[in-house]
Amino acid sequence: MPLHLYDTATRSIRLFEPLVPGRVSMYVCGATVQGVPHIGHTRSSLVFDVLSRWLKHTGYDVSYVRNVTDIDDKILAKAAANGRPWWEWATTYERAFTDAYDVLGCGRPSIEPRATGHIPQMITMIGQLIDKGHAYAAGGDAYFAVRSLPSYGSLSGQKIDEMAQGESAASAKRDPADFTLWKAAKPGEPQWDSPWGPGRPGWHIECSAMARSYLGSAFDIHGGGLDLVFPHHENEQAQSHGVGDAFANFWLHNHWVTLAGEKMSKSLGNTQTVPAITAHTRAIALRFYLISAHYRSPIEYSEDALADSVTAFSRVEAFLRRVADRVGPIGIGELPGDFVAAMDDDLAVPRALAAVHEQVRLGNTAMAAGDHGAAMAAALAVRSMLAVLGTDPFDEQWSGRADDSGLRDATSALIAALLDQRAAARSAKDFSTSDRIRDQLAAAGFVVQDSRDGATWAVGTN
RNA sequence: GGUGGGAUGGCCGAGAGGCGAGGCAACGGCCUGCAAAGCCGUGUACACGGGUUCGAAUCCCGUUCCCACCUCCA
Repeated sequence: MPLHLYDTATRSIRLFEPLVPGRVSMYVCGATVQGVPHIGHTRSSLVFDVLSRWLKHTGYDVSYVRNVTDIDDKILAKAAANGRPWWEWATTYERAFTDAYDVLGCGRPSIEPRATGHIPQMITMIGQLIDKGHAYAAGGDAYFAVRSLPSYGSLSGQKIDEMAQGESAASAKRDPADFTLWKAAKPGEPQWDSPWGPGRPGWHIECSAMARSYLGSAFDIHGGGLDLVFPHHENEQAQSHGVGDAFANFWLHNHWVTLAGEKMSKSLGNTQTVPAITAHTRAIALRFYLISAHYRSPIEYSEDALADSVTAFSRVEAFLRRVADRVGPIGIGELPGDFVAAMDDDLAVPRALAAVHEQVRLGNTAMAAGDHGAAMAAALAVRSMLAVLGTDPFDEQWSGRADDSGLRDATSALIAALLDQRAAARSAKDFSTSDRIRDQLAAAGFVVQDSRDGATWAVGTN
């Protein structure tokens, strides 16, 4: 069964067929760069990274756009509160996000456009909306007239008249539900010239304009966090449909990371930042944990759950290293059918991981039986599956810089020498010596594992 | 008030009418000089109350509780 994806707009799982055969265009809402990212922020990036990898594996050429919102009220407010220029504040945290994405192995998008680099495109689009009667300028601002578009609300299932009146009616809006396209300049804030006077763009127009700039009037997938469905995505769709663009064919939304049942967010103060966790947990294992739940389910973060996941990943990794040690280098090959079926079924990563564990079990059984051929076949399958998920421990992105490899080889040789001594002691039944060597290695953080093929070692779990 | 998503065994986490996903933990066994690792086995879980059905964790009705969005949010 070919790839099927859940589409928020139709609330159903649909067959995925790209607009242009062989090519997939995807726009994902990235971060508003105002602070250090927590693991919740990275979920979106992780989900769409896995999707992107799966699409590429399937044979598609993928154009992946993930924007950076580098100007908004909070960035301006925080920069001002800290006495820093807004552009410096934005750049600082854009780098923090980039670092977090890199650490977690998220492949870089085709392009990461910044809002401030696309003001002319936004102004053009606002002008078109005004010409078509979907928007109006008032008091130096420009607003989108939501009642001018009968389909407004269809993405999120909202009805204009049933919505709580959130935004203040103090502005020049004709209808309280109208949203801002252009904000008139305020003293001390950055501003750009426009036909409606100096000012800066509203949040929603950024994405419509940038998606159109890079992907055209129609594209395959628009992604983002569940909380963006309304108002952000509803408004994006309204703007783009308003100028006559077909816009997104599929809307995908990831759920979030929760803590004690509540959404992880800065305002609740219940965040776990990426740097804080990677200080004690390997990034590859953190990634394994964060992708292990289905993307449309929340992940209930806890240290215990993370630790369990680290243990589970270590078992998978240990199997691969054992095979690599005793049998030989493991390549990348065919994926098991149940893995493919799971991934094609709306990215059912939990089922895909069950396929990984199944192969690990078969491989371990084969190793125990001395069947190196079967063990290698399982290892090949496991490594291939992990590669698609971005958690292949042999991928050089996880194995460190090339200059470290000499050190690893040296360590390996030293331990091998100790294990030889231990083997000699054991065959002479000198168990006090063999146990002393094992204890010394354990004290240094290495676990000795005996088997029918001799002893191997592993770095203690983490 | 409107809209959407949930409640699964000790824990995490899939599934969505009929063989107990998978992982972690625990216990027993095999293997081992002893361990570790690995493998095998062990759980009668689906918020509550009704109903439909030969059969329901899955469908229907009702109830309770939780979360999210409707204001910035991945």
